[in-house]
Amino acid sequence: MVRAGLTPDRLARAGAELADEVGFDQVTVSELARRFDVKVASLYSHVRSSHDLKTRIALVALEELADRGAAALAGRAGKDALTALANVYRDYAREHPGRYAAAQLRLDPETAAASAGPRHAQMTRAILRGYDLTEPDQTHAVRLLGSVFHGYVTLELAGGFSHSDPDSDVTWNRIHDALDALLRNWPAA
Amino acid sequence: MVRAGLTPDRLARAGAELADEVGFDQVTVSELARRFDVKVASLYSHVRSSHDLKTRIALVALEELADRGAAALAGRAGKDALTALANVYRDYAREHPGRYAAAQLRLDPETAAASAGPRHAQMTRAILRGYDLTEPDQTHAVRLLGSVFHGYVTLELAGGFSHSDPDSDVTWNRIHDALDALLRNWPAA
DNA sequence: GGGATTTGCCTAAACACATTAGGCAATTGC
DNA sequence: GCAATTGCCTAATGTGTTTAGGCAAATCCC
Repeated sequence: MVRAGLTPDRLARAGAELADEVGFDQVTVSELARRFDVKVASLYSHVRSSHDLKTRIALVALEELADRGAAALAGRAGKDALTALANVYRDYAREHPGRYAAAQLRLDPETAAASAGPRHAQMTRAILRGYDLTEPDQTHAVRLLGSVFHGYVTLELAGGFSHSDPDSDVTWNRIHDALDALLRNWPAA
Repeated sequence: MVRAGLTPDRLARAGAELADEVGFDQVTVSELARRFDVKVASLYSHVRSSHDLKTRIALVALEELADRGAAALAGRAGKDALTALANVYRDYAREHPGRYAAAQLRLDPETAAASAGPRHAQMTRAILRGYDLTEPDQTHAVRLLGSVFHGYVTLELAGGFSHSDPDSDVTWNRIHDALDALLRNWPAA
């Protein structure tokens, strides 16, 4: 009997593929087993449960996203950095909708702390170095940017902006303009 | 044999309750049947499928949200209206997390068009009457506000802002200030 | 190189949810 | 009150999750 060479990591990556193809919540231990041409029970030596599998997929997605973000931010500042990071999220979500959905999975606190999640917050904070904000406004701005990026990408992916003028690409660029203007003229408390 | 008096509408409302209690994706035809003390198969005379049930729950949530929004906007304008509508989404999501999640369900185009979804876009647009924006900037702003509201509420509900200073309530208010300032000084293209 | 140990995938089985077909009793229409 | 309809039921099938226990392949070790 030839062994399939399963590992938690390979399963997570194959699961990420599967998520992009069929949607994150259609990801199933059974379907993954089929893809590896292996019986379902075999996967349970490598992942603890269906939920464990999904968590691992989420961690893969969070890390890929953070890596892309870091690469995009390198050598950029100000509005340039803002646009670059925003596009990382949007492009990733369009290329990998299943993975992007996975990245939204609610992780338990310890797992979240050990994930690439905190890197995301750091990257957003890094953008703000190009603007003149001090605490607590910096944190408010981090949360605002996170909300806009995530909210826009989610709504767009859900089809909210399709088939209606103006084109979503135009809005996206104008939102960058708007956020840049806002950060340069952040209102006093 | 006493009849339970099932109707699609009662099932949708009970499903919404269930969603708030156990989470939208734990909503199951079987659990609903249990709650009505009825056999599972019986529900299939009233809803076509599990997905049909979830769609109905989503429609209930969208409508409740739109009703609350309309009530909140009545008699308000400008920043007052902005804050009021924003709080409707946030409060609803906190009171009814399962319903709020349901409202994000991707509906097929015809169902979406017949839902309360379009009312939401209209309400956001109504807010902008208090500001001096013309098309296409008005649409850009509608999309931005939708993204911020949805994004913030989602991230907050996922626990993103908890246990870290400053308090999420403070950020929320400062974001209203920021959006108001932005809309009053919308950058030219 | 070959025996002992570990590891990896398997069979088998229990349980939950979704869904359909067909039946009988309660309700409704007249 | 009888016929037609409606509402819930039993029964059965298919799919997914998960655990227990088994056998063979890989690895370790002398």
